[in-house]
Amino acid sequence: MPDTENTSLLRLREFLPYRLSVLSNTISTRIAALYDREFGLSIWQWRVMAVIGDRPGISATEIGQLTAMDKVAVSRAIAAMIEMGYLERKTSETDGRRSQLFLTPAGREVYEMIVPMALGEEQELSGSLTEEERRELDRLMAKLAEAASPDRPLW
Amino acid sequence: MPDTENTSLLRLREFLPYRLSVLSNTISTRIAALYDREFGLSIWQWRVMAVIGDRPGISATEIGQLTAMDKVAVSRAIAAMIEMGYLERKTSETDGRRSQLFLTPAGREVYEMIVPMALGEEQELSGSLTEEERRELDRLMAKLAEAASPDRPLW
DNA sequence: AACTTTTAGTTTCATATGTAACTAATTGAC
DNA sequence: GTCAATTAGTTACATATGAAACTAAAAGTT
Repeated sequence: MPDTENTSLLRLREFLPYRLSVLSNTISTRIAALYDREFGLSIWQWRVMAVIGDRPGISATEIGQLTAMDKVAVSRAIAAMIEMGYLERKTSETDGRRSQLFLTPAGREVYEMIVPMALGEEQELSGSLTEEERRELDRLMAKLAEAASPDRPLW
Repeated sequence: MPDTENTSLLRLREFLPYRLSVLSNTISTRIAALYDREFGLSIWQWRVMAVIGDRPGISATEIGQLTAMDKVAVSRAIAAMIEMGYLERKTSETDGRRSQLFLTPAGREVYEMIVPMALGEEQELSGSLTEEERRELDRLMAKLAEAASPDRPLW
């Protein structure tokens, strides 16, 4: 007769969604503290900045698609960074609903500083893995992402 | 001269903390919707229930340690589930500050129903991996967890 | 051209969450 | 034993987040 007794706590510890969530939160919290302390940016703001830095003129909706953020979160992140003087918004000439977003010089300055920090953080993290392990992890995560939402176009 | 131009969006896509976060959120959101729909439980409540189901008489603080939840979150989850009639609290006889938590019959009923659903969800997810991939993923995640917080005793 | 539908983005509101302050009980120092 | 320091847990407050309603522009229909 199998023991049903001990099934579940074992499971919670081994439960993949739980493990992923704890791991991800641990990492995010740590990074969030860093960005906040150094630049007064939230993770969401940083993500938005990262995308705009790479694709000047991108619209809010596109940012949402690229960053898996919902449009309200994108809108708020943009508003805050405009307020901070890091972003500039122009209305698209071909579509009056659409805005085009750009880093201001101040914004680009932050961007240039934050990118290497982010890479450093990541390095510290995945530095614990070999090149091959890192590749394997990427592959496994891609599989999970696929299984979790077969529909959503990931990137 | 290396191009600094395209460094960052590439990075955001490949950025491990970002990928982890998106993956974890995708999965959590999906599961949260399921538990909420079926039982009116949040993820936090379910986690607490899972631990109490396995370790009747456990205290709130211990739950926090086991589930990586902070004490306020634990406290709220407990309060809500007592309200729902799923939990019962007794004050420890040896330590008046400490509470001991138990599932009520109604709570155990839910617990018995939710465990297989959780396992099913997980199965659907990690069913996309081979046994070996699953083990490898566990191993890599443990390494990352270690790198992310060398200090925290994980379990 | 008028009018319904869709899309981009913002605002509002209700809820969730985290931090800090608090209460009550216990432990430790003397 | 008395009083400060610690610990378990809750409450209060301020902020973050998400869903839905809303505004404005565009696109599609007739």
